Amino acid sequence: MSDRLQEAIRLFTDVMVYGQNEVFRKVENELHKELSMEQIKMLNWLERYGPLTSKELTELQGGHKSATSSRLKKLVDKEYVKVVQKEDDRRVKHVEFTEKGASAYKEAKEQVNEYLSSVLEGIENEEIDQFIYIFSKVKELLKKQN
Amino acid sequence: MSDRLQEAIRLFTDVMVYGQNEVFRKVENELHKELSMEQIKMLNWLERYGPLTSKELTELQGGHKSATSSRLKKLVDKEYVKVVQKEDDRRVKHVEFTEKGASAYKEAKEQVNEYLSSVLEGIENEEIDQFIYIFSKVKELLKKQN
DNA sequence: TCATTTAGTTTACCCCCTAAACTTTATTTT
DNA sequence: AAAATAAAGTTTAGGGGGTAAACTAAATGA
Repeated sequence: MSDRLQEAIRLFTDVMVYGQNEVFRKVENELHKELSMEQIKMLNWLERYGPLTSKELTELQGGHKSATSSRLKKLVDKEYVKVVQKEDDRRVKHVEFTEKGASAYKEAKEQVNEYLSSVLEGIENEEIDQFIYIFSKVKELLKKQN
Repeated sequence: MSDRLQEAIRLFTDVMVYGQNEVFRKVENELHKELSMEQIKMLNWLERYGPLTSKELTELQGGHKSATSSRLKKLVDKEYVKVVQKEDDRRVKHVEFTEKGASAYKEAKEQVNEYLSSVLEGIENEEIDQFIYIFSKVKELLKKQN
């Protein structure tokens, strides 16, 4: 394997590690303490495609259905979402935002965006197109793994 | 804020999320079940700079010292590392690999590398330099957050 | 009506984390 | 020399995450 691919792997790993340390930790400890990162991700799917069932949330977010169930329970307990049974199939439950949840999520999203803006503003104007191109490519490669 | 910076933020978030879902989950569930991702990271620091004290490991890996303590205890229990008290300051303990740990870590590292190779091989030869440049830049921006 | 399947929950067990409080040891101050 | 303070690391309490198997309730199919 080429040395440059090796270098690319090391950089990818470093960005993932630093990104997780800096961004996830910053979000969970300082910017927004009401919601964990995984909860924010779940609410993001809900905002984009909601209302959604447990099964759909599991498929979108990944992981085991019991993780989805447990996470949902916490969001219900926090009154950020509500669960409504489907009328013609009472096994199926749709999850939707409460007003409190929509508000909390909006605030969290804004805080994450602000923070990431301050980080990525270090990208020079002429580098942004390169950034967008390379990150789009990496995203597709990661999505292709399934 | 420019639309392109917004797009960059969205892509960065997506890569972080997909990367964590695909890579971390793949590593922890399929490639290597003996070590969690955080344990692998800790052993990586140990390999690069070891032997190290608890305090030094906390500084390198980030997080609270109690997280380091707990993680170390698990690695000790698995006989992957051993802890030796400093002779002239018995509060201080140095952590080093056992043979078993060095072997397990080497295997985990190889598996992670192989997997990431298969993902990033989708990067075209002429894109690698761009990738390296952009990811180096992002890494420095993230490191600068402290 | 009974067997099978599906959607979601619970249980057991693993991992992660922070912060405060604690123990042991070293250093500094009195 | 003794007391106070500081440092290194551990423990405790409480929060989060996860998987997989087993379970419950409901729907579907034979």
